Amino acid sequence: MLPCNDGPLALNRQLCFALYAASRAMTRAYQPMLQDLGITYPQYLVLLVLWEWDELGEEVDTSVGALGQRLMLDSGTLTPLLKRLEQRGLVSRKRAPRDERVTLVAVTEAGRALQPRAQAWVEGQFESSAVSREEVDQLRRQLWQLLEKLGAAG
Amino acid sequence: MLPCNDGPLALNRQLCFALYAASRAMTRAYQPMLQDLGITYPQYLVLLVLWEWDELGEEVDTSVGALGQRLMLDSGTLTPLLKRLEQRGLVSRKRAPRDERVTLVAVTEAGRALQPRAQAWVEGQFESSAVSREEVDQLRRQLWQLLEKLGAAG
DNA sequence: GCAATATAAATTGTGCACAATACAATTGTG
DNA sequence: CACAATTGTATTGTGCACAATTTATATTGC
Repeated sequence: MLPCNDGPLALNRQLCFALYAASRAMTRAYQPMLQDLGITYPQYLVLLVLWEWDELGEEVDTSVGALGQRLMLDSGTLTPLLKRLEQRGLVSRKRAPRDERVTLVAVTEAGRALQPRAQAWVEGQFESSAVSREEVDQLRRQLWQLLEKLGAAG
Repeated sequence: MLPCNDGPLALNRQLCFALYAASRAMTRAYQPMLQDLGITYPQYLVLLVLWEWDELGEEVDTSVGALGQRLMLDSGTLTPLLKRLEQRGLVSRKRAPRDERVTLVAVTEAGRALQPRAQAWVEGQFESSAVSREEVDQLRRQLWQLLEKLGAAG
């Protein structure tokens, strides 16, 4: 047998490490699609939100702050990320006329055009994946429960 | 009701986002302890491995490569991290005499001294946490299953 | 009206992640 | 023994994360 630490600090029994490793492995799994679209993983998450907002018309708060709440990220992360997306022409940024402190964000036509490609890839993954839809749903629900207990969920 | 995208790209139904958010929330939950110890979260994970190796005597491969395999991290992440731990006196780095390409890593006495403090905090969290030990164990097992299916687990 | 306060982004600085590359030490082959 | 291929770290460059600070604008109290 392997001589293995089995105290409370054993790496293999840390939930925190399982989360950390699984999150990075999942990001790696998205690399083929992301490379094809020419974006990074956090940029993809931002686009997921902007694509949702894009379908909801005018009555949505599309500020950097609202984006940060949705993704649990702060402006120090989002501002430079959004500037890079803007430089690539995928996103537009403009000050809100009613409150000049607020920056409003939206997808451009070019950004909108990436959505079907992302959707096709994600659906293809489900078809070919070794993980069942039920497993995915259950795991996701458990993670949201954990997020609520950590006081991080919206 | 909220008008909400419920296509396959809805943010709330992405396992990848749940993982990403939960991983960052977990890291945040560790901040009080980490600040007390004066280290970062990835540095803590490195120390978990080195503490395990420290108890196993001489017959363990303590190279940067072995550390990277254990944590699924590469040398571009570990080398600067280990140099910072070395500067703080928590870790020692030396070339292997038998193969000068290999860097061997170990905790110092100061690094060893942090373990009981970390252990006390982790055990305290289990006592006071809203999450049951069974939930934690089940979630961790599911995450390792996912890691294996993503081809990332050792 | 106007100072005091509060708010929203942006900026700055540190430390990961990871791809790509460089480089030195080792190994395999003839 | 040459010497090409391989291996193990280190280096470089880009892009997050997040704490702390700054700046600009709004709001509130008096």
